[in-house]
Amino acid sequence: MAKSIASSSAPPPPGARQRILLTAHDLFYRDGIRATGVDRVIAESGVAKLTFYRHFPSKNDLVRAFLEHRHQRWMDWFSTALQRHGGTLRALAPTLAEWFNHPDYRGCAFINTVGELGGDLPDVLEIARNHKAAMASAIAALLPDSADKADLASALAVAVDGAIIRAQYDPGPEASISAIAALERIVAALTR
Amino acid sequence: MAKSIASSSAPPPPGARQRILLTAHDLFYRDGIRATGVDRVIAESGVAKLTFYRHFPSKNDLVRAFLEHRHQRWMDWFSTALQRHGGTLRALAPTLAEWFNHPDYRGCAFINTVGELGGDLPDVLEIARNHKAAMASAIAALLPDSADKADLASALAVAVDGAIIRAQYDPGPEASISAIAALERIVAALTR
DNA sequence: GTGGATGTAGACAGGTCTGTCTACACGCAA
DNA sequence: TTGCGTGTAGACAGACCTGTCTACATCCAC
Repeated sequence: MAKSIASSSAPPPPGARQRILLTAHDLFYRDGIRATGVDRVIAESGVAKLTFYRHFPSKNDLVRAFLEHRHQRWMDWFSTALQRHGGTLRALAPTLAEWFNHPDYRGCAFINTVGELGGDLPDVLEIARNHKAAMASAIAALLPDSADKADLASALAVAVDGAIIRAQYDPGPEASISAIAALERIVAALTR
Repeated sequence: MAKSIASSSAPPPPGARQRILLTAHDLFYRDGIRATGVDRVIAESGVAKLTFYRHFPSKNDLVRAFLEHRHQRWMDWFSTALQRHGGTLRALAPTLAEWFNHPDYRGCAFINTVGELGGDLPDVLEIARNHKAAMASAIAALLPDSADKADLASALAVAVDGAIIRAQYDPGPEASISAIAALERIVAALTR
């Protein structure tokens, strides 16, 4: 009907909120959530304190928004990277190697957050469960149809989580080699 | 020589230090390290503040002692539990199931600590690496001799870490079932 | 009995944390 | 032009954090 007027409710503002969220993402992922104060997020996103608290009434709200944002960002990357590497199960290891070798790699944000806040913020357990279910679905999409496709994808997802952890505590430019080698061995054995 | 005099140096005191360490272990493992203030450790171990700081000049010293204590405690349990379940590779899954189903299960202290402090306290990366190397050795001890025993144990260790994570974010009295099922599937495939 | 190691009780300093509040500015739509 | 949504700048409160310090009590070896 009307030309450009988006009418009454909810015209998503592109400004401050996004800046806060992106800053929080980088800081939370790099330094951890408890180690990152909201003051720091406020300062680095160049926003006023009141503006921050208008968008995120409490730090926990920001944490939830961070995890949601991270979920979309990571799943988008994961899906396209798997396709880029061929879209079959053989794509799994090179895709993860790409991630592990990224200089900012600090493990899985969801695993880290469960470890840090799992006891205090019960929401994160459910958010992490949903994230890992989506990851398992993306892995299942690489598999040919079979009766136990879901179980196989579940076992592969466990192996992937193990590789993520290994690449985190055994880091370095090419130390992810052992994580990838272990993962490839498991993949090969599971699909023989 | 003398009857009961333990002579000059280092008679290990059984008192305050141990009480602090055990209290810290429980709190750090349950609530996380950053969430646990030294004041809390001091209060719950029933010790004076000065006594605490005489044994652990800084919180980081306590963290390192906690990890060392945890390492010995866990490795002792792991080794004996593996033996108790038969001492072969078939013992791996039931041993871990025992752990996952413990009501106080909160994942691997080393993985959690790396996620929480890995960036700030570089020591924990090395400590975690050593711990995981010891875990892999204990797994290797279950395997028959072969040329690639170490690599196989490494792959199994990655699968175990994955199962630890899965049992952590997908908890519950018997929800560790999926973690154990995935692990058993991987073990079976790797040793076929 | 003298001195040192070990212990208790608790005040204190200086920093950081989350969250609230006041005061002001700009753009846009009714 | 009036009012609302959105923004900035920054003071402030109250809690909690790590770490230091004073003052005193025991035990035990020499």
